[in-house]
Amino acid sequence: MTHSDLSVVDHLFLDLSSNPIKNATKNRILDCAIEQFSRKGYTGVSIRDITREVGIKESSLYKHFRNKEEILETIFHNFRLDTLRILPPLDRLDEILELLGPVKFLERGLHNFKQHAADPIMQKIWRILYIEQYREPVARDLYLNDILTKTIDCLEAAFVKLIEHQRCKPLHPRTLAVEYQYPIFTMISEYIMLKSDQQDTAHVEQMMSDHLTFFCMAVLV
Amino acid sequence: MTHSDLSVVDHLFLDLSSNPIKNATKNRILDCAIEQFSRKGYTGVSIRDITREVGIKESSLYKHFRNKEEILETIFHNFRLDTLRILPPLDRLDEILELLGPVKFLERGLHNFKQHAADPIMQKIWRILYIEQYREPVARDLYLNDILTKTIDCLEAAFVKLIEHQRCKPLHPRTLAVEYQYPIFTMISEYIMLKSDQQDTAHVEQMMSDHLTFFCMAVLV
DNA sequence: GTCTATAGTAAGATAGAC
DNA sequence: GTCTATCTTACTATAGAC
Repeated sequence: MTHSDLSVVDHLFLDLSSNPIKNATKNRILDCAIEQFSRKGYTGVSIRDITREVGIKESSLYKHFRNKEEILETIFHNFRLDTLRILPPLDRLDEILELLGPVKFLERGLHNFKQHAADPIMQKIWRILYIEQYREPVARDLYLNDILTKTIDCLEAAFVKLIEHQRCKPLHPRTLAVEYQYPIFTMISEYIMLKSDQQDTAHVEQMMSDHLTFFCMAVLV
Repeated sequence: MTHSDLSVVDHLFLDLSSNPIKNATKNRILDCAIEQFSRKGYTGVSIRDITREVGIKESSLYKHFRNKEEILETIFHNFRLDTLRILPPLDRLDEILELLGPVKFLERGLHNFKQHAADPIMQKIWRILYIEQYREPVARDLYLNDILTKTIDCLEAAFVKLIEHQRCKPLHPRTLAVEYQYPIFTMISEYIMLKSDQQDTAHVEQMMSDHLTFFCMAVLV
C-alpha cells in the first residue's frame, strides 16, 4: 500500500504531537495493536503478531513507529485526550451545578462516561490500562492521576458547593466524593470486562443507576 | 543443593494437591516467580529470569515444575486457599450475625481481609491477579467467582437476615451488599498497589473505616 | 513505504552426565 | 536434583533493494 486507503480504517488516531494520523497503515497498526494488547497484554504481543494481522512485514512497521514502546505511548496518548470529555471544566463547575442541580449533575457524569466508553476502541484501551498499570509507570500515572484523582477532586469541589448551598448533608466533602465514586470505579471495571467480551452490560448500568439513587437518598437534603 | 535447606525459605507453599512443599528450591522458585510476576506480569518474566534469581539453571527448574504455566497455577492455588479465611462460613452466618451485630460483623470482615493482606506474598499475588485477570481465564475465574461474587453473595445473605431482624432499613439486600462492598473493592486495589510498593496505607485504611461508618449511618436502624 | 534478508538476542524446553 | 550443552523457535530491530 503506497497511498493511504482511508476507506478501510475504522478509527483515526492522533500522533504523539496530537496531529491526526492520515496514513491508513499507521492507523491500522494502532487498531490491531489495541485489539491484541487488550487481550494478551503488551509483553504478550509481538511485533510479528501485529504486522501479521495488519498484513505488512515487521520491517515496514518501523517506518511508522520507532519501536514497540512508541505504539503503546501513542495508544495511551489518544486515550488521555478522549477522557478529558468526561469531567466538566472545573472553572465552570459552579455554573453547571446551579443549572443542573445535584441529581442531574451526577447523571450527566455517568452519561458522559458511557458516551466515552461506547467506543470499542476506548473499551479496549481501558483494558490495556488495567493490565499495564502495575508494570508501566506511564499507564499507572494515567490511571491514578488522570482518572482516579481528577474525578475525586472534581466531585469534592462539587460537594463543597452543594453543602454551601445546603442541598447536601454537611458531611466531609472528600468522604462524599469517595462514597459516590468508589463503587462506580468497581462498576466501570466490571463494565469494561463485559463490554470487551461483547457481553451484555445492562445489569451494570442498572447498578450504576441504583447507586446514584441510593446515594442521593442518603446524602441530599 | 541436594538436600532441602529450609532455613533460607521465607514461605512454605502448598502444591497443586494441597500438600506442603518441603523442598527448599521449589519454595524459592515460587517465591521468586511471585516477586517477578507481580512486577512484570507473567509474560514479562522468563524462566531464565526466575532461575537466575533462585540461583539454579533453567533445566533444574523443570525437575520441580512441568512448565511455566504450572508455576502460575500453583501460585493461584495457594492464593485461593488463603482467601477462604476472609469470609465467614455461610452455614454459621446466622449465629455469627446474632453474636456480633451488624457493625462488628462488618468490622470483622475488614479485619480478616487486612490479616490476609498483611502477608507480603498475598499482596504480590493480588497484584498478579489484577494483571492476569484479563489474559488468563483461571485468574479471571478466581477473581470474579472466588472474590467478587462470593463476597457479595455472603453480604446479601447477611442483609436478608438483618432486615428480617429489623436492624437495617428494608432496602433491596443485593443493593445493600453492592453499596457496602463495591467501594471496598476499589480501596483494596489501592491498598494492594501501595503495599506492594512499600508505601503507607494508613489513609486507605482510614477510608475503609470512614466508609463503614457512613454506610452504617445510612442504612442501619 | 513496502519488501527480502538477516543480524543478534532471548525464549521455552529437553538430553544426558554426574 | 543439579549441572553443561543444545534444540528449536521466536523476539526486536536494521540494512538495503525496489
